[in-house]
Amino acid sequence: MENKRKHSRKRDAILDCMRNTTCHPTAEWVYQQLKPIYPDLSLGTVYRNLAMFKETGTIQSIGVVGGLERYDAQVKPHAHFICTCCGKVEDLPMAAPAPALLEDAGRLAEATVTGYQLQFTGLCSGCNKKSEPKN
Amino acid sequence: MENKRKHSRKRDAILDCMRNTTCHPTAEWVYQQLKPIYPDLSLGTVYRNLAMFKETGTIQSIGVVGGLERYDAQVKPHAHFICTCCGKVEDLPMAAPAPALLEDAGRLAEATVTGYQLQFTGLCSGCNKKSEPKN
DNA sequence: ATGACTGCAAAGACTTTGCATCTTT
DNA sequence: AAAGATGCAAAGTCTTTGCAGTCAT
Repeated sequence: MENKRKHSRKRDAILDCMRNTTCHPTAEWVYQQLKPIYPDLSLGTVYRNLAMFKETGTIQSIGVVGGLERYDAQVKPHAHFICTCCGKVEDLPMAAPAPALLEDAGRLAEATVTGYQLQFTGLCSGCNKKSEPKN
Repeated sequence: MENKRKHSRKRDAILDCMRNTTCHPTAEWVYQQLKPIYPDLSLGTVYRNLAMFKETGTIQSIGVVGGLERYDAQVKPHAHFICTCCGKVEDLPMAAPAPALLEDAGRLAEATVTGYQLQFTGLCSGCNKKSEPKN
């Protein structure tokens, strides 16, 4: 008693869209991608489905960048780099903090730690180029 | 030519307020704390000053939790624990990622990495108690 | 006096929701 | 047919901003 109904053409398209990009999209971005294909798609539907996928752990949110929530279909642990200039988000295939770290954190916080996020911030190569030349 | 004027009673009070708490406040929280003391304080002023302190590096933002931006007057590197249930944020005096990690991240992202954030999520002790008993 | 800071309220920006309608099973 | 998903637009939240008045030097 748990698989009521989980598919609809649009819902599937939204998940596909998420899984076929590495840009850590916003709801609006997903909407813009699919709008040409599903002209009657509604932004509300995108929000609703992303929220639902997040809820079920199918995707994750990597936080709010510049006022926009960014989602990621890659839910295995990995770090992110976020450009503070243009907002670009990239995956960093770095070693994950050892499980021991989670335990340490849990002990320190006297809490049950279930996840973590490691993100680096700075200027991406593109923004670097734009800002460095003293033209 | 840079120190126009940087003090006002309210601005100082906002910074003091930030420095005298460990709760990683929201703008609203700071506002509520100071309102009794400065009855004519405006929420806009709190937002404006927090934004300015963040800009100058006097405080930092630790991200948006449950829709509210959380600030931290502690700007030295440290990790955070965030309760996904009640939104509580705690400092974790954990070893910071070695500087080498920043370099690795920079190399991986082909970027200039200037900072990082490490945060753990889970249930705090309070929320744990509430949810575990099967009453 | 003068430039900076603030209060107030309106405006913005992103996200959520209610309800009637359309889909999927 | 029944349960669920969607479109649309209105409502909600949090945050930012314009402007006239106030404050600190």
